[in-house]
Amino acid sequence: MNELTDRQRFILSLVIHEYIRSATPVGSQHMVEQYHLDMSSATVRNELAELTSLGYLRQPHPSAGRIPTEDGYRLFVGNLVQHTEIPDTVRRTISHQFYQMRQDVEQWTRLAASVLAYQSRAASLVTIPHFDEAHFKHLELISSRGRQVLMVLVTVGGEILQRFITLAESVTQEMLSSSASRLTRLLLNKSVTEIQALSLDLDQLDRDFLTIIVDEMKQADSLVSGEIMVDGLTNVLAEPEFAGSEDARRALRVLEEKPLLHDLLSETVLHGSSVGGVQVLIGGEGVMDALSQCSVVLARYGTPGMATGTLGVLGPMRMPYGRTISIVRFLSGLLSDLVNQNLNG
Amino acid sequence: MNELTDRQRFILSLVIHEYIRSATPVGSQHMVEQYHLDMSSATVRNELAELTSLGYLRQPHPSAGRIPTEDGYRLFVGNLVQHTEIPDTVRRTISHQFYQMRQDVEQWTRLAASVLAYQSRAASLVTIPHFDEAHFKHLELISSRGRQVLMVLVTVGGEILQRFITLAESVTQEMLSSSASRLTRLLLNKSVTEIQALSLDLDQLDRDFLTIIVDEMKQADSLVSGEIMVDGLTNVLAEPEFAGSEDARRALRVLEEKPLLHDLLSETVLHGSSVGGVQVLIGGEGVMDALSQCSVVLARYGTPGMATGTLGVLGPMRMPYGRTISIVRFLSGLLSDLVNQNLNG
DNA sequence: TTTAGCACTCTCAAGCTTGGAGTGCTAAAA
DNA sequence: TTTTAGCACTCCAAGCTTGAGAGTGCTAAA
Repeated sequence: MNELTDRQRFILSLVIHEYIRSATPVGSQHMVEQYHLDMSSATVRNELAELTSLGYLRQPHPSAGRIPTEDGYRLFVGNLVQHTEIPDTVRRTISHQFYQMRQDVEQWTRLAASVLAYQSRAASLVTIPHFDEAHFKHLELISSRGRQVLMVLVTVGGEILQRFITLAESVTQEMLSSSASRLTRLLLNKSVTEIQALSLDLDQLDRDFLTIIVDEMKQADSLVSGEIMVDGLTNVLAEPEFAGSEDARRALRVLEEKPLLHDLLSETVLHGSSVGGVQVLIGGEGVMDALSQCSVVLARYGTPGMATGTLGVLGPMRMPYGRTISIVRFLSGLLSDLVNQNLNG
Repeated sequence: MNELTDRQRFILSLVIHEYIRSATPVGSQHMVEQYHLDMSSATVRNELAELTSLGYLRQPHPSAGRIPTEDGYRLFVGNLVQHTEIPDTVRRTISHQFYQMRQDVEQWTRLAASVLAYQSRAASLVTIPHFDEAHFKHLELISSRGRQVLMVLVTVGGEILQRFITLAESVTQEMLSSSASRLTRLLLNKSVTEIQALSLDLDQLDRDFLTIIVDEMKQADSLVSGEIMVDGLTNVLAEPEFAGSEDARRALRVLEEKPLLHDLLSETVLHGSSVGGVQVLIGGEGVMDALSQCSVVLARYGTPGMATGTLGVLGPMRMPYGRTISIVRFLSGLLSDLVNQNLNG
């Protein structure tokens, strides 16, 4: 790809830019007029022919204009895409929404999904941030109804885990409270492995709770543990290339079905190319059939080693990458700040 | 509508049945063959003409077959639709899934949405059950990180409300615990109005918490308080009449946007016709434009006066009503049982 | 009241025509 | 050597025509 001349790069990025704008194949003459190029359409044609033979462009049919190939998009995203600055007013408006919201991690991820969907006019997804390794801080056991108990577990980072438990027999709130404070004292600041290494002398009830605590913390430690917020699904349907196509349905199913979504997140980490911390997966990269017409822009947020999460956008391959990447990066930074202030040190 | 002869009703229901099956306008001759009718196509034609003039059927164009009007569907759903029994094996499979799941209300609603979407092959929605009037039972205040506190409030029914609070200044876990147990003692078994009527002598911190408790309980008392689980959105896109139409997008947006969803729930209560506890809203009933091509089948679950919720299905007007109504009713019963066993008395 | 027969209407799909867009090639110009 | 003008060629998209098929309404007879 380094054999490309500057002019070829320039023309390639113009084609992609114009195609993203118009959603129709772009021809040589059209480009010269639209962008007031200092060369004739014949020259452009020669360059287009070259770019086509290099595999960056293709023609839907012999007498049509050019449209980018996946390789074309990839080169564009990797080298040619120019930054789109998000206006300060927009940045401030968005920040405002987050900071004036009550400090609840779930609410934040929900808001992030909503903002991301609106700003990118595509479907968005945001995972709840979580810790790589949870350290126990505090336990509460709250009697709910009959033999049901709500277990609330707070980690050192301030992450809240909770689960309902149904006991074999009914237990008073007093017993629960004393069990909770006993366990809290024993487990303070310990990770799952440390807890499992302990040999404790506990009664049956406490031991049952301990088992559940370990299970819950293990689950929290797994890579993608919590819920994934999804928003803006209908945005994807608005794109002309998806009007009434099977492709749109297949793509949206990926966002609806948890297992598929997990696949997506791990695939992206593996195959996506990275642009300043933002991963871009174009056309499923040959591994996810369902996304053959789509691109995914993802970023992680938070602090590695501490609480982290993933957020991103799924849209058509013909996507305004500059803008989308900027927005994803901005929101990733914003969420990082929020999470660091509130969960991490 | 009582002027209809039995034969007209019969033919109308056949037309609707066949149209739901085939998604194409149904003609007289086709019907005679398909259903081995004991009359000629000419006779059927006469009846079809009559039903058309009565407004139950219409022709997309002069020489096409008939398709049902909204009124036709309405009559069908009100009187003519025959029950579809859900096979015992299916019932058992579904029950199983619920009973072997850990007893968490949120998980149940999620599962219900998923099952409903799968069984009805349409989009589903399920609200989290909640109480008409919450009565205070227990409070925990858990220090999370810095000045952040997690408030967990349990109601008499066992419903869990929680919220993050950021205090003006940092407070120890001991102080939080003592404040929580003090407030728990004072507020036990009281509703919002009763709490507001109390005149208590509290210090600043306790008073702050009380304000938040009242706020949280008020919010829980509002009609549709919690989250609404939605599933199966892509099912709607599979329907032929929605292939690539704007209608599908508009309908799905209703499920994506909370305010619209709330409108939908209240509209249905007002305008829908009821079939044995199951409400059916056909074609938006002239009030919700976005749903002009859709029908909604809804039911409430739980026990009125205690914990209740709503669940239902959104699909094309051309929907297998018998089957859908049965499934909605079945799941409504199942969830009612679960909720009553676990939240109500 | 039902049925057979018939003329009529309309859609849908297929095939055709036409205009336009866009290309590749060639030969001349820079 | 690179760029440009000119031209022949290809192909699509839209519009039109046509014929088959489906379905109707009407009328008159059973």
